[in-house]
Amino acid sequence: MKPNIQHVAEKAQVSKATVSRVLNNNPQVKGEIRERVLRAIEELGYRPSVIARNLATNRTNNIGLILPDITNPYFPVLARGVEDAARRLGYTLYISNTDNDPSIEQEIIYKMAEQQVGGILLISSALDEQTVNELTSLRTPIVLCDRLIANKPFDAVLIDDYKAAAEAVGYLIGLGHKRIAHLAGPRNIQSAESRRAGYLDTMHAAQLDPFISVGSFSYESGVHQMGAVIDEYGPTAIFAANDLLALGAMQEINRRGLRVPEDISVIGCDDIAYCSMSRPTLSTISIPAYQIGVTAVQLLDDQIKGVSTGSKNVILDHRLLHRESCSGVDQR
Amino acid sequence: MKPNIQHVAEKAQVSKATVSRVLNNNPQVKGEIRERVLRAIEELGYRPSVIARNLATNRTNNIGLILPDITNPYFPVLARGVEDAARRLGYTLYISNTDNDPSIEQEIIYKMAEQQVGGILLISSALDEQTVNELTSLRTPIVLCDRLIANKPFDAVLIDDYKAAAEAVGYLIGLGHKRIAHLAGPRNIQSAESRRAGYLDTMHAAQLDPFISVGSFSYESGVHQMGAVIDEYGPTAIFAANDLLALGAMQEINRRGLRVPEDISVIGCDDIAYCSMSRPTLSTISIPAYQIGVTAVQLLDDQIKGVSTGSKNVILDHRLLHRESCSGVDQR
DNA sequence: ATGAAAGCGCTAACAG
DNA sequence: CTGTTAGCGCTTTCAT
Repeated sequence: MKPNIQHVAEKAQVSKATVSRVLNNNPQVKGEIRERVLRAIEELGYRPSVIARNLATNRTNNIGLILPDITNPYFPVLARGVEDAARRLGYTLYISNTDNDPSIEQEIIYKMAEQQVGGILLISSALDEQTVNELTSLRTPIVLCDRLIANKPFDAVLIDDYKAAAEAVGYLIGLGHKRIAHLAGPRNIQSAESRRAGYLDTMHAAQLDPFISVGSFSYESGVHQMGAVIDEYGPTAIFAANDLLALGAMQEINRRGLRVPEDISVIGCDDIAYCSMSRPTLSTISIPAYQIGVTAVQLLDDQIKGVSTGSKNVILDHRLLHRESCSGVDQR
Repeated sequence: MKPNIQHVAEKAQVSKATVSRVLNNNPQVKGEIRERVLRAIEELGYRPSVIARNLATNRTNNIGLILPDITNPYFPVLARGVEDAARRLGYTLYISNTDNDPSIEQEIIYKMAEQQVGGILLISSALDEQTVNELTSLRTPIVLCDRLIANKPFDAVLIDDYKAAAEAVGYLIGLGHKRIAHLAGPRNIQSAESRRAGYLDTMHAAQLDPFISVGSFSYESGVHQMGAVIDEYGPTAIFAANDLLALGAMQEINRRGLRVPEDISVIGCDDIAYCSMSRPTLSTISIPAYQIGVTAVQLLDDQIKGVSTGSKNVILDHRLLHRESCSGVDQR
């Protein structure tokens, strides 16, 4: 039979309360007694019941990570950051996928709240006020990663997507490109929208004619969109909203007998591992995914422990990575 | 204040027990009363406390997935299979990384057992009897994925690694290759050992001189090992224990001015998404990772529900995928 | 510094 | 079919 706190108490000839105190490192237990309890615990092989503790304290040491799709190579890196940081702080981690579907997202949020998670890390696919209201009514600590929601005051860790996109497009323009198309992500994703805006504004500022193709952040979508972009626009350069799209685009460009970067330059966003394995290697905006995960957990921990000083957005630095997939337009 | 079961009972003018019954879909509650309770629940916005239920029943609806590294593109696919199946069955999913370190693995197993998970899905890096003993002493349902432990009778879902390796090497031999090197995985990983054995036996059976380089299942390791293999062995073909190694090998082959497959053929194992994006595309052994995840959850669910009929190993089919990275040796 | 006792919110016999 | 009554194993006042 599995021993409980009562058994330990009897064996050590103390009360349950005292056992509980040494379990929780309460300093006001005298050395000798503490020793006795510890020995009893040892001899019985006693392990406190997390479940019972949860009920008594009405909280858990679990946190949840809700993300679009762990199968997209960007997210595992972020998830590793989260897991490593969470484990260091003694949290156990739930992970769930939404497939960028706001209704699934909501369902999962409720499920996690129901599990009494201490807090939630959310990479959201929802932009609307309603989601915000439901989220706040949960009264569960929340930290947003990568994507804001309706500019509402949740803690968040992200990069400056607008600026990143502007830099990427500016880089292409600096290379002499004039026909630069954008492979955009889904319209319900905030970071995708910011990148899109950064693209558009930069194109307009340079008096260039923009062209946007909307897709779904996947490799297949990149392949498919790229075909249409070539047919309808005839670009010399592509700014893709993420690397998977960029990789798909490169694939289609090659399939048509065109070359990267000689015929069409391509730049992506995220800096997933494949970027440096592909041929040519893919220039991109590097996002510190691991660090985002780590930072988000810290913010969440602050909220949970109640040391949080008002909501804050942490903007981490991105970096434009020059690899082989972009070249000057006059090299053609 | 958050309503509890007592509040609902009062509002509906019934006992807590009755409320509990409708909560658990106990059919023996009369229609009219059930309606009343449901209405009360609705009006109060009552949500049962999972924590309290866990304590009362002494079990949770959580299961844990313990894997080497979610950052290796093979595992997210398996994890998606697990998550989708788990969600369908009403389980919430913990995920944790071991980095193939047996001591971390053990620590995580204990942590999860402590969380009173209903069961554990384990991709283990441990081969020894001791691990087995500790695992069985936990009395927590366990299903192994991909990798067995000391051939002990745990439920497991995997492929026939030995046979897969033999097929891959046989394929290379059929292409006319004689100098076929193997980039092997860590020695503490059962699947890696089986693949290694499959390679060795097939080489010996064909009277060929084998060459093995041991690494760590990573792209960087592939790059590094490949250099040594070229210098020390001079292969015309490579069988890598996983795709990341194969991709790294291709990278190094190219860096040295050699070509795949003209100078050296390469075949991997796993069939991660990137295999069909690379240039040349990578021939490999396809492993049904998603299906492994789904199947493993089903077995675990059976164990948890107690309908399990003795321990069983489910062997799923692999498939040799012919892509561009292998060619006949006489084409050189 | 330690103990006694009252819960935390739910489930599960057992009665009726 | 519904209610009564004990717990589940721990934490946490409140005394001592």
